[in-house]
Amino acid sequence: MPRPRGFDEEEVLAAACNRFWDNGYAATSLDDLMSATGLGKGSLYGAFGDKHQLFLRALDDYRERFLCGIRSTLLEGTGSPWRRLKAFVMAIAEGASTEQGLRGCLLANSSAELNNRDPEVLARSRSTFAALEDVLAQCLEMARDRGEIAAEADPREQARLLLAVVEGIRFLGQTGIGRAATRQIARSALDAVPKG
Amino acid sequence: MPRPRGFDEEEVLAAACNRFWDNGYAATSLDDLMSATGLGKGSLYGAFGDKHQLFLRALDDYRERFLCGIRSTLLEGTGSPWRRLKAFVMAIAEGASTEQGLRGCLLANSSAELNNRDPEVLARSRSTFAALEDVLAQCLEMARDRGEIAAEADPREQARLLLAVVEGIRFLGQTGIGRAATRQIARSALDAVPKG
DNA sequence: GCCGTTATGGACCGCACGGTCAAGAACGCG
DNA sequence: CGCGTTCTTGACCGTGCGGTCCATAACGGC
Repeated sequence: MPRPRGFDEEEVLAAACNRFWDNGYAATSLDDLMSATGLGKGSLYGAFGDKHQLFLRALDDYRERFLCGIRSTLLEGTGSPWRRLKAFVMAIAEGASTEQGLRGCLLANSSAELNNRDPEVLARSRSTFAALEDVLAQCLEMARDRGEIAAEADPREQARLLLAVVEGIRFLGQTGIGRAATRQIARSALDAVPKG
Repeated sequence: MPRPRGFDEEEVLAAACNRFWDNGYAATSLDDLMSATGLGKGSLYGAFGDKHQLFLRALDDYRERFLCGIRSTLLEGTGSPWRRLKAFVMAIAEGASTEQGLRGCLLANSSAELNNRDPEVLARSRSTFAALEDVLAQCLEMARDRGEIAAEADPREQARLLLAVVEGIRFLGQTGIGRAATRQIARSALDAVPKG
């Protein structure tokens, strides 16, 4: 009966997400979004509402992909929990010091740009990093149960510290710090986790 | 002979700085800046050039105040180097988890918003955090010379790790993490520095 | 007190923004 | 094949943007 959509919603969100990621929220115009997604204004507004709603949808999309990737890496990946955690932190350090690292993280960038004035962005940011903290804590707990880290180590405390380090590395990578430095920070942070 | 300026350049820069800090670069309009500084367009443009140049001036101003405060705290403050460093890191943790903490750091916010497209902002960001790393390393070196931290500890490596932690705390504070968490992260990071 | 010089305020400009809307195209169904 | 429904396209709107400019005001020197 009705005419079906001529586009894939996920693809459009991914394109919009990339655009916001590269340019920031305020600096991304509707024309940018139109050319990035290939859709006309009418379609965009019909499907997503206004610019801000589209942004939040793109943010949610990003958040989901972000957390899914991390969960599968840290909780279901190959190797022992501690091994997975080490690989994760080192991979962050590698990624942060590449050209891609200059983009940073969409959620972090959005927080920095809009935090004070956009409670919806703030809430998404908070819940995402709280979730990341939880995943790190779970992984550390598994590592502790296996004796890979000290029995006295508090997984929650270590998770928070690693969360701060990881976000710090990402940020420093965004400012163009070198790969040697991000690697060393990651290594030092992992060394600082109490072992047996 | 000429008519003198009717305003204090530093005050104007501070006001503009605050405005950019609260709203971000793109979302701060010239009207915002005019009402914040009390100056008309003609005066602003006559004294600083266009919006972008004014922004860079405000950024430089911020950077200078930022680094001066940190240098005086870490290198010339009262108490031993390690004591000063502890107080500094804990103060970051306290500040990050207040209403003020939601504002974050102007340089960090600007980097996140403009990084990919504004090399001048990137350069300022990079040099500022490199300078902060240097100050931390100097302070740690003094602490090591006094035997407050382990002789084997590498001041540069520890400085980088602390830099990442500090920026991570600041970022997490910006996302609204609680004070208990920022305090614990700071404490854990300080505990992780190798002692005697 | 006059004059040269610069600062000032605000009118003004062109543009691009976010958003609306209506006319028509494309599809599934009967 | 034609109908109803929805999607799509693009012209259009008002607004606020960054930036320019000029008439005027305020000052210091003589």
